[in-house]
This record gives sequence, C-alpha cells and structure tokens, in this order.
Amino acid sequence: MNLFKYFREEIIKSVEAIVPGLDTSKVTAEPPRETSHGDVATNAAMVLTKAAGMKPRDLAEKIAAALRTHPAVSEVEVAGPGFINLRLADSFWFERLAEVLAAGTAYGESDMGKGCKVNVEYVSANPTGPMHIGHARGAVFGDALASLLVKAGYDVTREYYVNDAGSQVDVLARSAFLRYREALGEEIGEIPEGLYPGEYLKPAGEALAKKYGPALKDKPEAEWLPELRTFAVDAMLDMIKDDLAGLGVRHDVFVSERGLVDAGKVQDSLDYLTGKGLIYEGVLEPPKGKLPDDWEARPQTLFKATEFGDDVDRPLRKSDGSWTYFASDIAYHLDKYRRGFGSMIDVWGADHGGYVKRMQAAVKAVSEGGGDLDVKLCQMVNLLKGGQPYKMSKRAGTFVTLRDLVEAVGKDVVRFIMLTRKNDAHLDFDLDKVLEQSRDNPVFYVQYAHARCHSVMRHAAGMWPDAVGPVPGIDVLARLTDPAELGLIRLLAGWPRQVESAAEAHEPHRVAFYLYDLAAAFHGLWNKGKDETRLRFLIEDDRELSLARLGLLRAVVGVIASGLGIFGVAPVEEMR
RNA sequence: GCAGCCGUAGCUCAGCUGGAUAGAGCGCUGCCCUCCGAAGGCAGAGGUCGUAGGUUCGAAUCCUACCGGUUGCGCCA
Repeated sequence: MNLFKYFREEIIKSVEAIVPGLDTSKVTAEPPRETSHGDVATNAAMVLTKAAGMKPRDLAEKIAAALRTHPAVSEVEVAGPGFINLRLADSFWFERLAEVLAAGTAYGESDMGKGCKVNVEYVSANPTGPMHIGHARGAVFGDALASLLVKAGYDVTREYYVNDAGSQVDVLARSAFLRYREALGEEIGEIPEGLYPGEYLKPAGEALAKKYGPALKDKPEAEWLPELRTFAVDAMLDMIKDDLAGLGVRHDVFVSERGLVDAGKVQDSLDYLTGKGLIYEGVLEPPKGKLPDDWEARPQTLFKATEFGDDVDRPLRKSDGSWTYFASDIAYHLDKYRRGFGSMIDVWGADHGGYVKRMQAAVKAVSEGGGDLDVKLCQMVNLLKGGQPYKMSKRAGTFVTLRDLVEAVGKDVVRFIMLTRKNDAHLDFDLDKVLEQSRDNPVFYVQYAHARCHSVMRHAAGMWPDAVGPVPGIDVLARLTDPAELGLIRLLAGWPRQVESAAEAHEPHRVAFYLYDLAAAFHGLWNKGKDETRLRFLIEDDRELSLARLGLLRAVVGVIASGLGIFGVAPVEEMR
C-alpha cells in the first residue's frame, strides 16, 4: 500500500465530516522533510481555509481532533501556519513490514496505471551499424522506464522504430555490396567517401558472397539494391539486437518505416490531415540570424504545426517528391495511436530536441487531442577514466561501441550508472570510479547492502537451521524497537510511493536515489552494531529478536531486489 | 535571431511537481576504530538555490525579463 495515498483519503474523509462538499484536490499527504515533524504531514487546513471560511489553525485543530481517533495514528499535532502532522503507531509500521515480507520483490507494485496502454519507444537507432555509447543511455533509460511503468500497473509495449526507408539505407546497401565484392576476393582498397567504412560490414559481405556467389557482382545497381537493402538492414538489426541483448535491453515490437510507407500509411495519414485542412503549399520564412548559404525561398508541402503550439509549419515532402522523415513519423505516431496507445513516450537523444514540438503538434492533430506524447531527451554521456576524458579502441569505426563498454565494466554497472542522473542532465561515466568499492560508487553501495543481508542470512542458517524459513509474524517483528530499525521500516514502507511518483514523472532515476538511501540506512544500522553489540542482527541467546531482525533484512533484500529489478540489474548475494 | 534543456555547498549532484530550519556523497577540520563480510565510524565548518521583478498565507520549485553554459534550427538522418 501507498500509505500516503491511504492517509490522504483518511484526511479527506475527516474534512468531509467537518465541512462537506469542498474541493479537496489540492490536499496532499507527504512525508515531512524534518523527521521530528512526524510521519505524515498534510496541508489540508491551509489549502481549504478559504473555501471552509475558517482560519487555518482552527480548521487544522478540528481535522486533527478527527484524526486522533484513527487507530493507526498515535499522535497528531498542528504546527507552523497550519500543518497537521501525524505520527503513526508502531503497530502500523510492523504491519507494513509484514506486508513487505509477504510480497517479496512484488512489493511496490501498484494499480495506479489501471492497466492503461502505454507505448514506450526507445533506441530506434538507424540500422546502419553497431550500437555505440551514445545509444546506451537511451536504451537503458527506455528499458527501465518501461519496467517502472509495468510496476506501476500500466500495460506497456516496448517498441523500436526501424528507420529503414531513408537514403542512409541505400548507402548501407552500397557499402555492403563493396564488402561483398571484397569477400569474393576483389581488392577494394580504401572505402570511398560517402560509404560506411566500418569493418562490421565484413560479415555481411561474406554472407552475401555465400548466398549469391558471384551472381550479383557485375549487375547494375538497380538490380541488386532493393535486395541488398533488406539483407543489410536485417544483418544490422541482428547485430543491434545482439548488442542490446548484451545490455539486457529488449523490445516487444519492431516497426519498419519502409513497412509503413509500403502499406500506404504515410499517404493515409497525410490524406487525413489534408481532409482537416492542416496541409498546404506554402513558402517558409527564412530562419532569423545567420542564413544558411544556400537558402532560397521555395514552395513546399507544409503541415500547420503552428496551430498546435509549434514555432513554424513543417515540411512534409522533399524536393525530389519523397517524404521527409517528419511525414513518416506522423504516420508512425498515428499508427501507434490507432493501435490503442493514447499514451506514448519517445526516448530520443538530446540532439533531437528541436524535433519535440513538431512531433507533439502532429500527435495532437492526428489524435484530435486524444493522444499524449511525452518525449524524454537523454543528454550526452561523457566517458572518463580516472577523471580524464577517455577514448576506447576504435575497432568499429570512429566511435566507442556499446559492446566495448559492456565488456569493460559489465552490464549491471552500465545500466545502474546510466540511471543515476535524470535524463536531461549530462552524465559523467568514469570507467574507474564505477568499479570502485566505495561509498561514492552507488552501484557497489547498493549491491553491497543486498549482499551483506544475504551474508547475515547465511550466517543465521548456521546458528538456527530454520532461521530463514517462514516469515516471522507481527508479534515477533514487534521486537524491533530501536529507532534505527524503525527508521529502516519507514523507508521500506515508502517504496510504493516512490514507485508511483517516479512512474508518474517518467523519471526512473528517482529509484536509484531511493535505493542509495535505503542502502545507506541499512549500512548505518550495520555500523551501529559494531559499537553496540546488542544491535547486531544475530543475538545468540535471543532467537526471537534475531528472527525479527532477519525479517527486517529479508524485507530490505526484497525491496532492493524489487528496485534493481526495475533497473534490470541483478541483485548479487555475494561480492566478488 | 528563435526554441529546448541546464545553472543549488570548493567538486559531483538530490530536492518527493508550491510547504516548516534547503539535503547527500566526495573534499576539508577534529576525535575514535579494526569489524556477523571486504565501503572504516562519529562530529564540525561550508549555501544571497545564476540575477532582478511578479503571483500568494508560503517559491529552489510557478510566471516574466536578463546573464552564463549547452543542444538544435527549410528537403540531413
């Protein structure tokens, strides 16, 4: 249960009994920043003071009086300008702990999403080469966001949009053709300017040689291009999927841009917009400030993006008559909408920032306001080693590959670190620091907490064979009376709220910070046991207390595993 | 020129969508310690939340302008 949601409802009930019919939408129930202010604080009296026609403190006193009768509330005080602070009974916290233990890693699951369909599109890298480090962040972010939304009760589809219709695919096909000739024994020399030089195309060339023999070698381009396009795209996509698998990232659906074009969906969506009078032939104003050298006014097919909040209208057709990217993107998002996704999330690189408004405008237009598109832009990752900018081997071209990165530090480290910043902030990724065993390496710190818990559990099993058997009941858990223990329980009980707020904000990084806090609280309790032996988890001559503390540890394990599960990071039981 | 994002402690960043005395890690200073499992622990100093206005009971958070950084800016992908 999200206890803050629960108490918000309880508070509103109390208000209703005092002054019925108020608009309570602005009432909040939150953990106070200051722990001395109790467990739950509400602003109810302050936001309702006008509508209720009472002074904030007077209204607060009345609400407080009503809340004092609640069995889970041990103390109520009115403070400051009219805050109502609740302190909850220990028994309430023990119930929460029991709830964690009963749920295990499922703890934190929420029905907030009510099973609504959400489409999360991420990676969508062009199928023209291997994944590089620039793709990694978006991949991990999208994957974790999708998992987070699943946890929060949404029906999530993970999607990859394959840009296989643009001219870059022709370039790819020609590059593959060159490698094909190479595989047949021809000397190809330098890769000509304008083709992809990367060696990753060699296997594709060899596969082509195997499949066709010399049959294509002397044919004109028009005869082999379509076939090689498909072949090369498939080969690249296989490679990308492989790279992603190495990072533990997966997708449910791959949508082909060419497929949309061939099925006439681009034409359909533009017909639809034309029917609404949102497309016209016109001439755009030149951009202000520095003009591109070759700028000249020319009539274009334009979408009235300005009617939906964009800065200028946007072109749909190139001068050669083919669709712009934007045109097929409109078709693609209409397609998503028609597949039932009223809620769409696109994860893009920050360099596409200028594209957001027009895409949101298009979604509004095409869904008649029924669809919602949130675009999450992932900022650059600065790769460092020992604090200095770092370049890895360039065996695949001019970039650091994702594969190299995963090989260097492991998938779990890559995933966790990528999620320790909010998506629109720059991220430093230091190859040395992420492997450090210290408190300022969050991956280690969180993993270590989990492993330490397991260590104690293994130790306990040696003392009492049944120690880690059935979960202890509330009467046993009630032996946990130290403030540090109760503090840890409070933190655990806050997990459902964290999941919901992170999911609502589409911000998985909040989970990383929560896990770090939880790990810190656990390690803190551990350290207290160093000085005060009575606080150690296992007390040989007090089996019941030990069982209660083991229960607490198992709850910590459950919540950490639950959070790492969202991140796709394995919770380890031993550090190596 | 326009648009997006960022600006919080010496450094790297949180700050729960408007709440109470703004937090963490690192670094710094001073004490203590060698552990069920390996990151040592405790305490302390350190902030006009970029600047200036505005909204209101209340602003780091919302609005406006400006400053600094960054990304992008008609057919590229």
